[in-house]
Amino acid sequence: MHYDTLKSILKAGGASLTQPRKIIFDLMLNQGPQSMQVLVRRAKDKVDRATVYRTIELFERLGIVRRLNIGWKYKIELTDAFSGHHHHMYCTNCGRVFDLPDNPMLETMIDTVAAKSGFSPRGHQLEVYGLCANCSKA
Amino acid sequence: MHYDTLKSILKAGGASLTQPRKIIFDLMLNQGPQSMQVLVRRAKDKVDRATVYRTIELFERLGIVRRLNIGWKYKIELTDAFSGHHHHMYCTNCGRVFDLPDNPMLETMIDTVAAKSGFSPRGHQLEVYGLCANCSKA
DNA sequence: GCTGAATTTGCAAATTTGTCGCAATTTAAT
DNA sequence: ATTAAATTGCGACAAATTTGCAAATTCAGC
Repeated sequence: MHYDTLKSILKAGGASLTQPRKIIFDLMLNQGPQSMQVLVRRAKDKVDRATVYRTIELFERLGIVRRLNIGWKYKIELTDAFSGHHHHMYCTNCGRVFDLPDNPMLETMIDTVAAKSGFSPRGHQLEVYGLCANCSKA
Repeated sequence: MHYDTLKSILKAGGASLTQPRKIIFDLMLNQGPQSMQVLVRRAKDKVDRATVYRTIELFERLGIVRRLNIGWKYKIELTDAFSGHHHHMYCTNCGRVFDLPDNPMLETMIDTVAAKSGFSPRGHQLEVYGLCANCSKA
């Protein structure tokens, strides 16, 4: 079922697929980028606060989630392996987050520019901020 | 002297150039991106923790510094006005931060892609992570 | 399916991070 | 120099994150 990929990543990392980890993974699947605060609140009654933190740390180390900077505090979301590669546009007026339209050429160019000085890029994060279509009108 | 630009920005914002603000500005000039934790520690004995936070908040509001997501926690650095527009490459092995080589075409393309869906971009942040030239060899 | 070793969890306490009110000090403009 | 306004430092807080440890869960091998 839908924990197969998760399970194999955990096993490869020497960790096991536990009840709390399933719950947190599901919370990540069903919601977009979310803050720790929100994730902890959503997991409340099922998973202890400390376990949420420990799990996210583990998930990040194994490349299951990543943290990104949207607005002031960081948020967590599933990595490309689960949600597809994408970037974000953050509306500084209404606070909503949108996906940046796909553009393979842009992706390539980012890695190319980075490689110019001998760096070996393994990934990147891009956040555009400004006004969304709606807020631009007002 | 070298506080001229800083002073005029502060004055334009209705704030004054004080001793603590000079100290913090200098700490930003001499170091690259740094975490609040480190900045607070470096300013210790000269500037109170609360003042560091208040100052960074002011500096951010006036566009003197910005915060960015490198590694785990956010970091602070001087804005483009002081350090020129640039992005970062973060080496996940040694933890060092490098500037991404300038590339005007990349900058343009980012805004263009964002504008595609009606978004009005006003800025962006890009972070590439991977291995630096040095760590690639090992 | 059961069993033991190893991992993981929940709980409570500690630490860290960021904020706030207010009296004392510093700044800037006369 | 003088003074009003802005700013600082100093607790004291509130919120976020981490840690130690005993109890519970997972998993591999029977």
